[in-house]
Amino acid sequence: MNTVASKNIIAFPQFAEICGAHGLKATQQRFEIYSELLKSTAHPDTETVYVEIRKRMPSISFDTVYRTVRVLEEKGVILRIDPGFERARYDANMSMHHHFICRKCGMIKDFSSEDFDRISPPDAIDEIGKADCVHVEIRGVCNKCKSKK
Amino acid sequence: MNTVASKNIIAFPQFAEICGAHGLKATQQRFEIYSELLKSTAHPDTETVYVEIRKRMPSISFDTVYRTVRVLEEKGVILRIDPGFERARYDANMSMHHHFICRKCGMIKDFSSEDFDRISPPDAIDEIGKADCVHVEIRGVCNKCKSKK
DNA sequence: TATTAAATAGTAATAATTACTAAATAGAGT
DNA sequence: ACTCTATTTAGTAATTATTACTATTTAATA
Repeated sequence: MNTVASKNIIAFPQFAEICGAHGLKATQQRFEIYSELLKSTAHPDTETVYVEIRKRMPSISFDTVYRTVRVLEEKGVILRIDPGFERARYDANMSMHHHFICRKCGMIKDFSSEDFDRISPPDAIDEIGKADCVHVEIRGVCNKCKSKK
Repeated sequence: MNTVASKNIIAFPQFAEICGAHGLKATQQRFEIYSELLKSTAHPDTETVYVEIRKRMPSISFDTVYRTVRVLEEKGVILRIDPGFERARYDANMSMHHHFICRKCGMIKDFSSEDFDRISPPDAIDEIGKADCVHVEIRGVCNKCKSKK
């Protein structure tokens, strides 16, 4: 067993719980990927996560990053956001919040809205399926792109 | 000038207006793609649109379908939806509505909610950018997938 | 009707994502 | 702590979605 690995994972015990709850093994790679997403507010894509983790864990593979974000997204542990072009982006902040997405540069910015949060899905949803994440997307052009034009 | 083409486009005069308003030429191909999206409630992907249009317009190319949905999305004429796997899906129904997206099969189903519609974006959005589309996504598992399990 | 910039068909190329396989390892059970 | 075994990983290879390119066509003007 890798001592450093254990130490890191122990440093964030919730991670083992999250994995256990979904029948996943709490590997060091998954921990690195998850915490990389947690600590960023920029909603990084797979490449950014990969490059960042390589600095401290040079052996990590691109495949692992892709596999991991896919499985975490399927389990509802992280959220996948599609900027509409280029790579998908991921967000591990699962507390109630929403996203502004710039249709020019792909920038994704969190915002919160008590008004949105207060609303629960309409009853008609039950006829479609079981909802587990309500998320408001506002598409538009960010101020930076607007001033460039 | 192609008579059949003109007849079809004339049959749906709003289309020429929409194109004109965005500096786009009102081509028959664009018309076919746009009306294919309009008449479907299944939020088809590019391949579905391509296959369907080929039946009546065998010369249409895949490239044209992709180019067209991209430009229409950029102009805000249609909405791109990312089911989280496989191809992106498109929706030409721009009246206020929202989407339930099944994380197992990718099914996208419209729903409406007066509660959601009533809310306007928080003022803080102005510091981020200019909003032009507010859209609620509910992710979950559809009843069909749930009963399979 | 002639002109011209924009759009299209038919690929080719690229980029994002997924699949494969041998080796490694987390977690369960001695 | 030590085995065992099903998962997971690294390191590619392969696939799939999407975009780019070029010669030709066409819509929208004058």
